[in-house]
Amino acid sequence: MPSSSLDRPSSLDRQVQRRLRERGVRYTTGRRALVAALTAVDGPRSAAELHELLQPAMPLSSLYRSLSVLQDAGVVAPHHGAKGITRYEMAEWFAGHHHHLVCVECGSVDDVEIPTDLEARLRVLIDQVASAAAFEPLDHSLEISGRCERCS
Amino acid sequence: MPSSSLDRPSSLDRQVQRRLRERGVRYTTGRRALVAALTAVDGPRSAAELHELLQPAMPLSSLYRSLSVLQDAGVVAPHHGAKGITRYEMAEWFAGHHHHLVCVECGSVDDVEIPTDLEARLRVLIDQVASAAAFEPLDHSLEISGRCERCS
DNA sequence: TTCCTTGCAAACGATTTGCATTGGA
DNA sequence: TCCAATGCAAATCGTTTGCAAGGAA
Repeated sequence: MPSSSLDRPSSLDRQVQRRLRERGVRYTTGRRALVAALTAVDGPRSAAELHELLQPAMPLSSLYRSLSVLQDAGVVAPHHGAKGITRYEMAEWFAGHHHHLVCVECGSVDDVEIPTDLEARLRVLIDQVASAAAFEPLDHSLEISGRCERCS
Repeated sequence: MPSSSLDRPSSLDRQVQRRLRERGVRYTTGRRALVAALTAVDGPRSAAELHELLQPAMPLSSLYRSLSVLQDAGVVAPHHGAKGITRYEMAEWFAGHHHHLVCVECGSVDDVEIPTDLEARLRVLIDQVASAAAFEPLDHSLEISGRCERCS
């Protein structure tokens, strides 16, 4: 099996721990497992998906509570998808800036990065349209919807 | 009051009617009111928001059912937002291709259009990243999150 | 007459919360 | 020891559905 953040404190773990400590909350075994699971996958995952991914199992209520804490601390970020399902992924300061491929069939979401030159253009453009609308931009995400490899 | 599609059949109404007829469903008074309401606003609206917008009031169950019919017919399109709330807007063949400004405070969503030259670049880029991921792109949307004018 | 549509109430499913217990610093 | 975290069950809330009544073609 691959070594996980459960083995010994990684740089990521120390960063997360610091962020949680600042907010007076603990970085418990369950939360470590959650962060490890989200770090190991390539796109956002729902509470239900994480539930059956985690070993040993964590009750859904604890899972939701931990996700909420991690989100407040800026460790994970939510993605809102079809059927009212929220999926979570590591925040961009850890996962890097990326965009999403959303499958219209199965609802799966994968990460993609786009070339820096277009990313730069995008940022310039966003500042322009946002200021025209008196909107203060904080983040952006390009959602590409379509059919994923498995569903086509 | 402004003249609405309830007065006499507009070009939009005829288009919608044709699409619904093709599917063997009726373009009823309630559905007309729904389309009129969605046409009159500048961004996606949730079932609850439409519920209190519509006069006379339509039960939420009928509202959801009509939205479902209109969505299947490609007349309206869903947008999935925070708190698991789905908002609906006129499909792009009517509203035109656009992107979204999503407020992280109040959850409101506004439409924006971006210059055609960047839109063209975006399309080229999307085809590139999608084919690299064996993904068949059908649509895309740039989500700009931040603080809207009222919340800043 | 034949289906589609509507309204109401009940059902559903994802997420949240109250409360008593457990556990880490 | 003290306060946060956990587990369970019950509650919430957006959304869906069963069923009987109403309406358009």
